[in-house]
Amino acid sequence: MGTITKALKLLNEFTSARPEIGLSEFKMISKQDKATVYRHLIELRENGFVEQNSNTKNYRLGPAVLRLASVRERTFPMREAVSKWVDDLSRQLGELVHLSLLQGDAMSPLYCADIQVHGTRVYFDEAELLPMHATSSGLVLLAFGSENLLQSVLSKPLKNYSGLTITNPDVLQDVVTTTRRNGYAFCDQGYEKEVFSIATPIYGKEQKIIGTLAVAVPISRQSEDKISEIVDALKSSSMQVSIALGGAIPVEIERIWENAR
Amino acid sequence: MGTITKALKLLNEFTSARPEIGLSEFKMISKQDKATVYRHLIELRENGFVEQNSNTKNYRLGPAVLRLASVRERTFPMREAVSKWVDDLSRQLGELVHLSLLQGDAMSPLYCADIQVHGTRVYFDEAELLPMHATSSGLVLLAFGSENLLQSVLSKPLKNYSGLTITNPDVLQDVVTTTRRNGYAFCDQGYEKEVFSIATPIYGKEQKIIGTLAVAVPISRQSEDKISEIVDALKSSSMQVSIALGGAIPVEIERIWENAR
DNA sequence: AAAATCGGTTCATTATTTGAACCGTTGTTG
DNA sequence: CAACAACGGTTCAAATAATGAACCGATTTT
Repeated sequence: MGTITKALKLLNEFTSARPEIGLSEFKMISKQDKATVYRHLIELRENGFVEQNSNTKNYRLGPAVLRLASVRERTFPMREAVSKWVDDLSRQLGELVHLSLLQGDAMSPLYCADIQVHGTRVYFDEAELLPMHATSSGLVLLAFGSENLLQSVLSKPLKNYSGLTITNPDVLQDVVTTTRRNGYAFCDQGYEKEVFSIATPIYGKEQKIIGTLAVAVPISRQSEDKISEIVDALKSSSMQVSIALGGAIPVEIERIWENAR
Repeated sequence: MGTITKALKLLNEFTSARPEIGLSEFKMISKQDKATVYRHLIELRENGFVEQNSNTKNYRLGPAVLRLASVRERTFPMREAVSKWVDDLSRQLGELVHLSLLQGDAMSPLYCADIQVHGTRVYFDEAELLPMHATSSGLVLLAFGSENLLQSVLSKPLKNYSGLTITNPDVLQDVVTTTRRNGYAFCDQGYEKEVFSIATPIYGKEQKIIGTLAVAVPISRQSEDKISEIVDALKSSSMQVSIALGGAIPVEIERIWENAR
């Protein structure tokens, strides 16, 4: 892992749940030497990517990221482009829908919509990195992404989030195989208790998977009919979104989806 | 300059005017070896900070910056905090107002407001890095920022943007001295022709300058009265904004401002 | 008051970054 | 159409920059 990657991974530790991180905490999280982490943070600070809380000396994300995001979205408005589809799907199903992107070996939500029509509601943090082995979106990426990614996830310990998370690599491998056969993934309370999720892949140019479209429902509303309604809607939407982003669902997957009907 | 800084500086090259950059172009801009630039870009790409246009192989900012900006603004909503003040000031003066932040040795707009009440209008790109020697905001930062920053700018060649830009270091030094005496800076068509701008400092915690508040007007609307109206409004607003951000205008500057009345 | 923890610093050792030269492809030009 | 230039990308020895154990002073905990 290069120096640059190590520094950028530090930035990835920030989430809305943990927006400020101290030096020692960073050392723990990143499993690197304190001096190394410190110097990386200093360099990030000098470039405005992090700044320090002057009272606590903790680090938080800096204003530089705001400008970059502004340029990105202004010149390549992917978030805006997908928002329409995600909003529509959420309205149609009456459930939380999110579109997440593969970023290296992590997965990051790009856009999330939730039409509040039911009493219970799934909590979803748009600014949190999602685990690969514990979400339906992650399973889709593992199933249809690169072999490297899958091996990398299988080789590391699988963190237990909910008590029902898949932590056995062999089981995970089986689930990935099932996902390949289905053309979509589901995940029963793997990340958060009481939440069931279903996901389909989004493809960009050159037959490469770039992200996933997913629906999350409280298990109280889960039923055979509901699931098949969601799966059908996801298939159709992920085809349209892929096309909108300049890609297309590979024919193999389209064929699987058609046969399932 | 460390490896991390070199890589981050690459990201800073992206603006809405130049959202995609090829390898050779990057080599030119960054004045580094092609192999070095290439490897840095690869590492940035692997972390989602840039992505490649699959047709042209050019690089553009990646989706990772979107998530980071989302975390930053969600947990530390500075942009939102200042927007109110900037909007008000723009409405009051009927001119373009922007608040920009110092990021290392660069200056980046954080928020910009323009109430379109006049026929002519100043063009302003919120996603562009601004030059220090050619804008009133930059002059303020040079005058009230660190000595290092000033020396660093004075030591490099001063790019001529408009034909009327200050390019002589001695002249720049004089203007900085004047700015220190006034407590605010003005700049006559230094960056863009036909645009006159005035700026005051914004201070954060610990008496440190963190940015500037500036008004830009077409020279056609420039007049003695207008300028003094703007200067008064800027002084008052930058005091309020500094306080809103947890800082305060240093007493020396307050005194200068009061004496000018 | 002793011990632990915090952010930050130092310097010899080490490992990663570096850049000149090179490769294959694409598009341009005499 | 052959020669050339410009592009993105790759290689490997040489050199520089990253590294981490130990240390520092200041707080906080015990």
